[in-house]
Amino acid sequence: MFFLTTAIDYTNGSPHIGHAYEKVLADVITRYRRLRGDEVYFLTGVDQHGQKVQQTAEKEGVHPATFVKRTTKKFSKLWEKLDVKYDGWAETTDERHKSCVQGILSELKDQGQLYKKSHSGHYSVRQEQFLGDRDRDESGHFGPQWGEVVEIEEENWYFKLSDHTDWLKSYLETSPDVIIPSFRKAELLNALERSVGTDLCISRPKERLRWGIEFPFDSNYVTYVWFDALINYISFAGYHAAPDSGLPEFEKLWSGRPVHIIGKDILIPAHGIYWLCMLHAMGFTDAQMPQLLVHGFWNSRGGDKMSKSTGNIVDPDALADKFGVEAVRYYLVRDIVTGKDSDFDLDRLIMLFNTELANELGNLCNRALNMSQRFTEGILHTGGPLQAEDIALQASLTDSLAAYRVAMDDFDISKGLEALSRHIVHCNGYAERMKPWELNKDPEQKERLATVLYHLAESVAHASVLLSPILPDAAAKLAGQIQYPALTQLKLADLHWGLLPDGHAIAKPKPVFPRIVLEEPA
RNA sequence: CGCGGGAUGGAGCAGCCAGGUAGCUCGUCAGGCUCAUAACCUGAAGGUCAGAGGUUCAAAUCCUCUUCCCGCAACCA
Repeated sequence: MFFLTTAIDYTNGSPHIGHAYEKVLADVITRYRRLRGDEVYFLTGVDQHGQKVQQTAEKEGVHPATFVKRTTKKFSKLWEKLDVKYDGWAETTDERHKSCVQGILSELKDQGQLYKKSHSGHYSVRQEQFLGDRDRDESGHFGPQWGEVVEIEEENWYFKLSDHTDWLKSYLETSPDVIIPSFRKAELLNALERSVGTDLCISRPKERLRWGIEFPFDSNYVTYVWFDALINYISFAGYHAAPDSGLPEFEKLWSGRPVHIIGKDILIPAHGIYWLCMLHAMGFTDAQMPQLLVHGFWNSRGGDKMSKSTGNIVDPDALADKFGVEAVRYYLVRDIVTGKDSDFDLDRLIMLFNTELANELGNLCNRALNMSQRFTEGILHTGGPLQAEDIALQASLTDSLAAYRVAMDDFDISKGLEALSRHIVHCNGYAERMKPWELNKDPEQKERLATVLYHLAESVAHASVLLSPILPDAAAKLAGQIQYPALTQLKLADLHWGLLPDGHAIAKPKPVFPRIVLEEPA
C-alpha cells in the first residue's frame, strides 16, 4: 500500500498558491502511483486548533468552532475545484482524532515519557507566548512589538524528546532516503545537534489557551498544537481506532513506509525531530518511519511584473477561474524542481500552457484527428510495412515512457513532463517529414498514409495516458476524441504499441487546450 | 569563522551527489510547410558554467579561499 499524506493546512486564513502547490503535487503523485498499479491511500486535511485560530476567531467575534468550519470550507472547496482527489480528510477537531491523541498521551505517560515541570521566563501578554533570548533586540531588551513583558512561572507537561535524539541521530545517519531531497538531511542533523538535551513542552494551560485537545489526565491543560496536528497522520489512518469508526485499517495503510509531503519550513523541528521522535516513543520501528518529501516554495519575486500586466493574481482560486484548472495544475508541477524553490511568474504559466499543451500536444491531437477525418473518413488502419521513420517514432515513445517512469518514480514531475513533451515534439516533426497531406494526393500511397496517421493517433493515445496523473480531465477529453474511453482505465504496464485496433473510428477534433490569449489594453 | 540554498548564452532553468565533447524552454535572426489551435518543422547566432587556486590524463561537476544574492525574526507550503 502506498500511503501518502500532505501537511494539514492551518485554518487561520485563506489558501494561497503554496497550499495549492502541495496538494496538487500530492494529487499528481498519487494519481501516478495508481496509474502504476499501486494500491494508494491519499490523506490530507486541516489543522484547526491552537492559539492563532482562537485569537482570530475572538477578533471576529465568533466561536473558534464556527470560525474553523468556515475556513476549512475554503480549503476543501479549493481542492474540489483543482481536482485534488483524496481518500481521507483529516480535521483535528474530529472526535476520533481527539480520542486518538488522548490515548497516545495516556500511553506515553504510563510509559514514563511525559513529566510535569515548572518553567519561569519572560512572557509577552500581547503575543501570549514565552520569549527567548533570540527575541531580544540588539540592546538586549524586548521590543515594543511584544507589548507588556512579564516574568511568570508556569507548570507544563513535557515530552522526553531527549530520550530519543540519540536514536534519531543514528537513524538519520544510517538510513537512506529518509528525507528527499537529501541535502536537507545535513540541515536536520545540524539542528538536531543544537536541540540535544531539551524536551518538548506539549501542554498549554487553559487560562492561556482553551482551543485544543484536553489532557486526559489533567484537565487544566490542552495539547500543544503541533503535538496534536502531527498525530493526524496516524489517527486518520486508523491508529488505535474503534472497528466501527469508519477509518481505514491501520496495519494495511502503514504496511510500508508512508510518504509525508511537507514544506521546507516545517521540516525543522516539527517533522524532522518532533514527529520522528514521537513515533519512536510510540514504538514504531525504523522500517515504519515515514519518508519526508520536502518541497520548496513559490516565491513572488516577479510579483510586481505580474500584477502590472494582468491584474494582481496570487489567489489560486482566482487563478483557476481566470486561466483554467489545467493551466494552474500544469504550471505548479511543471515549472519547479521538486524540493527547490521557484519564482511564480504568470507569463511562464501562460507560456508553458500555450507552448507545451496548446501548440505541441493539443495541436498534434487536432491535426492528427483532422487528417484522419479528412483523408480516411475517420477510420484508423494499422497500415503497411514499417519504415525507418516509423520505427524511430516508436523508439522515441519507448524512450520517453522509460524516462517518464524514472522521473515520476523519483517525484520529479517536471522531468516526467519533459519526457512526454520530447515525444510530442518528435511526432510533430514526424508529421512534417512524412507529409500525410501529400500522401493523400496520391492514391498509390493510401496504405502509407494510413500507417502515418495511425502512428500519430497512437502516440496521442499514449500521451493521454501519461498525462492523466497531471491533467486527468484533459486526458479524458483526449481519450474521448480518439473515441477510446478505455484509455482512462489503463495502467502503465498495459501500454504497448497498438492500443488502437485496426479499423478504429475516431471523433472529430476540437481543441482540448485553447490557447490563452490576453487582451493587452496597451 | 552561525546554518542552509543559489550564482550556467538576452530571460527562466536542468546538469553537480556517482568528473569525460555545455543541455532544455522562451526570446532573437534566417528559411520551410500548409493537415492543424496565427499552430508545425529546419537551421543559425549567442556561454572562458561568479572569481582565484588546487586534485586529476580530464572539473560546471571534487577540495580550499574570495565576492555577490536569497531564506533562517512573526503567520505561512
